[in-house]
Amino acid sequence: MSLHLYDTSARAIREFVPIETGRASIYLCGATVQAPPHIGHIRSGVNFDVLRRWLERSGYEVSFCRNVTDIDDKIIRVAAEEGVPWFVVAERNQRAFTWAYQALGCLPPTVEPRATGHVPEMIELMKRLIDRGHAYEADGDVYFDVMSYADRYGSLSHQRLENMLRAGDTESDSAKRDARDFALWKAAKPGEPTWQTPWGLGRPGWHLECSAMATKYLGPTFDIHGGGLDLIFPHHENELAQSQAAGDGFARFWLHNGLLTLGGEKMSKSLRNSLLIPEMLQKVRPVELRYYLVAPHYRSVIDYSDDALSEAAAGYRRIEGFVTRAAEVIHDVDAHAPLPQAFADALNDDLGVPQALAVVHEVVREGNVALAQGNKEQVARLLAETQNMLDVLGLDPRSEQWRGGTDGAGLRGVVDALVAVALEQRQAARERKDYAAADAIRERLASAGIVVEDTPQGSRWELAH
RNA sequence: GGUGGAGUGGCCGAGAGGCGAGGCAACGGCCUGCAAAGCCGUCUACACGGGUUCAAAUCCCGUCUCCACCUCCA
Repeated sequence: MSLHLYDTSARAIREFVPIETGRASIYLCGATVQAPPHIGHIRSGVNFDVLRRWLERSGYEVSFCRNVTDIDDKIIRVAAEEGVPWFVVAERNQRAFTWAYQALGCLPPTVEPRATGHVPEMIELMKRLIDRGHAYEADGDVYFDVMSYADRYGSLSHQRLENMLRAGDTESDSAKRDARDFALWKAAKPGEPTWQTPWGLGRPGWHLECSAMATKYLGPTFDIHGGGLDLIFPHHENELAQSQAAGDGFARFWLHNGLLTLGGEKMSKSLRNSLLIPEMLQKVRPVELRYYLVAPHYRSVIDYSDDALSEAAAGYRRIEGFVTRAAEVIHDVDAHAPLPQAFADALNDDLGVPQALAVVHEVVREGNVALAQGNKEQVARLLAETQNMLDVLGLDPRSEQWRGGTDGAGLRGVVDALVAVALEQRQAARERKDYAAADAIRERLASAGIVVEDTPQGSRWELAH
């Protein structure tokens, strides 16, 4: 089975056929950097990271463009409230997003363009739209003329024009020809940042930047456009309208991830019910948070709960435990060993991560049996399969990302030597059946965060999580 | 009012006409000096009411509840 993906535009699962054989281009709506990221933002990043990794594992050369929208009404407002320039707010939050993506193991995008760096491209796009009669200037604003595109506007969100309300992107509709027209460009207001255009000073509206940047970095037509479900309308609808009205083919697949809710309510910056990444990482390790976000299907809702997060962490530790113990026996892992067919089939079916993880767990169980039987060949094969599957999901505990820093690696040798001394004493106690002494040593180590496990091959230790 | 999505065992979470997904927790067993980890087993569920069918969690009709979007949103 080849890769099939659910396309919002078609409302169906379609076979993924790239524009160019062996290459795939993805544009992901990243952050509007008006606040630090919550776990809903990062879920989106992590879901599309899995798509990207799966495409790469499937042999595609992937161009992955994830934008930063660094100018909008809220950024300007927050900056005004704090009495700092707009870019101070944008930079600060962009750094928070970058840190969070990195902390959760998202591969860096091929390119991460910022809106304010692409004003010339936006001007060019607006000129094309005006020339074609799909946009007009009014009092320094530039609007998209929805009625000039009435037959196709609404095709992504499957809404009819007559059911749409007025666009809320300006206080007054007076300058607009139609209340549903949306702003491509906003005329300068006192105290706001501005850029020069043929229509005077102003700043970008929301939507325009994504069309300008997507086509600049991926071409007029590209393979996949992604983002959260809540972006379908108006953001993606408007991107699609302005790009296609300008003559570009734009995205061939539209993918949307489900939202993350808290107590059944959508998590959003405006509702102030956001769970920020640093506080999540007080509860579980980053890789465990990633597992929690990756495990349900990307299109389903995740209703956050602390209990579900802990359960997910426990599930991940089971997998991790096998990989760790197996790696103590097997030193060379074939990174190109084939993946189980059921795993590949699951991911090819619209990224069926839940079924793919069921395969991982089955292989882990087999691996644990092989480990108990001391069947090294079998362990080697199953370890390779497990790590390769986990790599696709960005969850391989032995990857550079999750193995821990080099400082830790250096210290680990020292700790290992020290723990070995204690374990030798404990073993001596056990041999003379002085179990009180043996247990005292084990408890002493446990209180230092070191968990001791006895195996047929002798005692081993791990840091407690 | 319009457009979508959802309701599955104690919990999380897949599936989408027949063959018990998987995980977490719990309980029983094996292993262990005792643990831990692991393995084996137990727990046979699909919001409600009808219908179609040899067979329905899955299809059809109706109902209830919840969520998202309909120009701030990932």
